[in-house]
Amino acid sequence: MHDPSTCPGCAQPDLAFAPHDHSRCSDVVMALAEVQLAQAGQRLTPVRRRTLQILLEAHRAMGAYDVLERLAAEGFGHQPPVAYRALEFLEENGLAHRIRRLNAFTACMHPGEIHAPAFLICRLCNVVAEAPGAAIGLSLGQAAKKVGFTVERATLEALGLCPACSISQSPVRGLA
Amino acid sequence: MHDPSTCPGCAQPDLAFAPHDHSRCSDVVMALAEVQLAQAGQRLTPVRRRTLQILLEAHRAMGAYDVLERLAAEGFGHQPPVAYRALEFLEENGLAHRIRRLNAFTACMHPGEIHAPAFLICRLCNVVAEAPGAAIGLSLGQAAKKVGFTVERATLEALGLCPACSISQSPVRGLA
DNA sequence: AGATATATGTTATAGTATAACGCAAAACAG
DNA sequence: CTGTTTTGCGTTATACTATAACATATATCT
Repeated sequence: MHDPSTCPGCAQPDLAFAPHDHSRCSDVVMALAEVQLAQAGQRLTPVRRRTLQILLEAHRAMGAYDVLERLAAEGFGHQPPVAYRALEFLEENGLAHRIRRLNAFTACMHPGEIHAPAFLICRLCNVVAEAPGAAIGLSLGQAAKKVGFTVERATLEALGLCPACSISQSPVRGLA
Repeated sequence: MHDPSTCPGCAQPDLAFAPHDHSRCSDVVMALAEVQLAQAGQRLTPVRRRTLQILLEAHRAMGAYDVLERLAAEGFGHQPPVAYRALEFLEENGLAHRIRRLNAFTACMHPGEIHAPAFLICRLCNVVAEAPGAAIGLSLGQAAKKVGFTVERATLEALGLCPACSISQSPVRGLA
């Protein structure tokens, strides 16, 4: 399971923008992912595994072509579908999210939990935090219900300033 | 031409998917737009005006290239920036919205009101309804505030089934 | 009228995404 | 364990979306 005490940035939304030991939370998420996929009868192949690691290491949203570049450099395929397929697989299995505003992908920091997260995107430093979207999803569902619409999936993305950048007014790279 | 019995609503959120006289609500919105731009000291030039009309007539989300095709056919420029500039202008002035999930644009049905609307996108018939997003924006803002994040703009998009399609389970073309 | 700012149109190019095919490896049935 | 089926990978090729940069024209403001 996910251990909040060892991964401040992952476990607690409150710390999403704070510096923390990231390699540890990567490991934790990877382990979770393996268990979860095994249970779902899905295969975590080398490309898929490496793609997830790349996203986790970056700890920020990455474009498909950025991911592809890294994969290619490591001996995997060199063509776009290689990256897109892996990313889509991860997304479908709740291990990654697509950030539409950025045409980018990011590792899910809370795999296993059923969640429709809201993303907080800093327009200066580009860091993306995953905020609990349950309450938001609820009010969206209610608004939809009133007009007879059935929500299946939701995209919730906020653009603005993260704590660090809102103080300095210039990009602060809180995570490397 | 417009068929009231097949055109989901635009005036009232409650009627978003209900039949109504659409040519009329187009006119209303156009009129509102003119007043509003005049007040803001912005110019509603021919391309911009026509672009807005095109979106209003379509009454659905349109890709920039679809809009461009129509503009070009009417003697305006034939290159992408022509459409993108007009669409961006409309968006910046609250007269159109960008639907990121569809890489498309749609006319705003409530210009003048300050609003961060949520969009309900039917995955079968592709109709897009603009639901009141105030409550949703509020809960998003609160969630963000907890982590020190300042929301400037939000993208709220739900994919699912509109009333008509959820009954028939096959695309219902409410618009032609 | 002249200076300045705003808009339009163009060419060219960058960036994002998917369709379709062949091959290889894994999973499965007998 | 062998043939069959399914799944995944890698490729080529192409489609779709978006923007930079520049030239020309039209408003706007002294």
